[in-house]
Amino acid sequence: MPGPIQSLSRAAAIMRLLAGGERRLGLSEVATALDLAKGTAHGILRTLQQEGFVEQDPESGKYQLGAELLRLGQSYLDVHELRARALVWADDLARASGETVYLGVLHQRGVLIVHHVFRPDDTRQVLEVGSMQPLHSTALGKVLLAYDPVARGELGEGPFESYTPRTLTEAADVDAEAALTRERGWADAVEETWEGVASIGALIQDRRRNPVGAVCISGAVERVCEDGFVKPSLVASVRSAARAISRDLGAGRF
Amino acid sequence: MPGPIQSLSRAAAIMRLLAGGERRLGLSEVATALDLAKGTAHGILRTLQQEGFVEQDPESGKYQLGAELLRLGQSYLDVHELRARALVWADDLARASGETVYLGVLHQRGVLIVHHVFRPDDTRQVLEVGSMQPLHSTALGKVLLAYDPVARGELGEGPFESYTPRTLTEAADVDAEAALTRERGWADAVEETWEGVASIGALIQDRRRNPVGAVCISGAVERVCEDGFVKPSLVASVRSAARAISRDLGAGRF
DNA sequence: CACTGCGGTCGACATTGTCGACCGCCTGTC
DNA sequence: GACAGGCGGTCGACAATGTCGACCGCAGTG
Repeated sequence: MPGPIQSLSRAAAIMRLLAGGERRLGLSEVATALDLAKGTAHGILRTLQQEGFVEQDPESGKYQLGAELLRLGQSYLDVHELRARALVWADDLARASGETVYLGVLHQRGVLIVHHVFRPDDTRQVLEVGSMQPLHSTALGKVLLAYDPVARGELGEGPFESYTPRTLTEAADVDAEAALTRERGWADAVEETWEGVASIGALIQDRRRNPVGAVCISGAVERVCEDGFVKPSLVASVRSAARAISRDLGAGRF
Repeated sequence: MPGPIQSLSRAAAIMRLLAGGERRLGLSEVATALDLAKGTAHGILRTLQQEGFVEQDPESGKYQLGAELLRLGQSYLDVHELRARALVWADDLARASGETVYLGVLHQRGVLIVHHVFRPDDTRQVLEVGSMQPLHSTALGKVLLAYDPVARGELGEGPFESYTPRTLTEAADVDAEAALTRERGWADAVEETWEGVASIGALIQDRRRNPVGAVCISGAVERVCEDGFVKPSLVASVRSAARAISRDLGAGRF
């Protein structure tokens, strides 16, 4: 198997670097961070700029991600079959549960949100499509870990990052949680990534029964939980939506 | 000035091809469409796949855009200064006008929507962030054409595409409309791109008075227009929002 | 069974991408 | 004001790579 094309891999690394914390970087910073010669980094940045994937601030000379990524990202969503088939079911789930609904797929070492239905109320909400969630501490992530061996491989060994006092950080605990998820067919995450937030997620499969994603509801602990546990009626709603989406993707009757 | 890096330009062309009409293409289709050798196309696709920019359906062998584009597209939005500063003003404009609000920037030969506030009602709406609008027939596009010479250059010579009977298709008419926009400081588009839809847009400038984008409201003709013209109160609201956003970007008092 | 076209691999080699050396400009320091 | 340092950027030699024609196995069709 031949290796990757070096300049493409380097370009991808530059774009990922620009997507990271600092977000605007100079030529020399990019070259140093990726251990490239300045002429090399410049050649790649110049071409990425010509193609719209990178922009350069004319005043500071700093580089940042470009608009073509947004456009192609939207095109990715347009053609995403799972998302297309889930749209209506996700709306229904938001209405039935009164909570925010997320649709996520495994991407690199986390869960990529590909669809987001706002909670049907008047509160201000921020669209999460395109953002990543951790695998070990979210309902979506736990579902993918339970059913997708690739996800488990991506997670690696612990200890994992602790976001709240309730986050599971040991691999053994995360694996036990995955076994529980498989046993009962759904996952929950109560204040494990964000304080005050609880979620319930379930698996989506394609017509070959391969895991292709997960759907979840997410909301305030006070609404999602009762007597210390997530509400069974919400669990039922999430699982029902997951089954409906799976059927639309061609998975047979369960 | 040296040319672009060939393999990067080719990779960009492949991704744009996959973003086009058909959206899922086989190796040979990609090679033929871009006049590349199959080995060349395969090498590029293999690397794009490894980096997450392209995915291959294991059953059909077809290639499509990958999830990393969505993630980087979202990162582009996160760092987009114009959008960050416009968020609150856009929300205010949606509330004040009762209509959908779009924020757009010039990108290649059109307007890229970088922010979208839903009309504050219960109707089902589709998020347009990441989509492109034409330059010659939308309020956002007309504003950019009026103030941004780069936009005018990207538009080229007519005749332009006619979307409705009211679309301006001759370059002279579009230029006259741009002059009118400069004269009165705002643009409108009444059923020029979509039947039954009217929009009002105004320019956003940065601290050096460079045009950096435009904001508009968009809604049903029956609500946006009165006696055959767009409502003056809505024009005032859009212009006010545009000035506020420009000030936040450092443009001085007008 | 033969044919066609698919995705994919391989290796020779021509072309390109790489990178060290150098440039002008800007900023900070003395 | 002079100087040093570091910036973005260019240039051209050349080593390394990306290109592509030839070929492969497989699946679908007649």
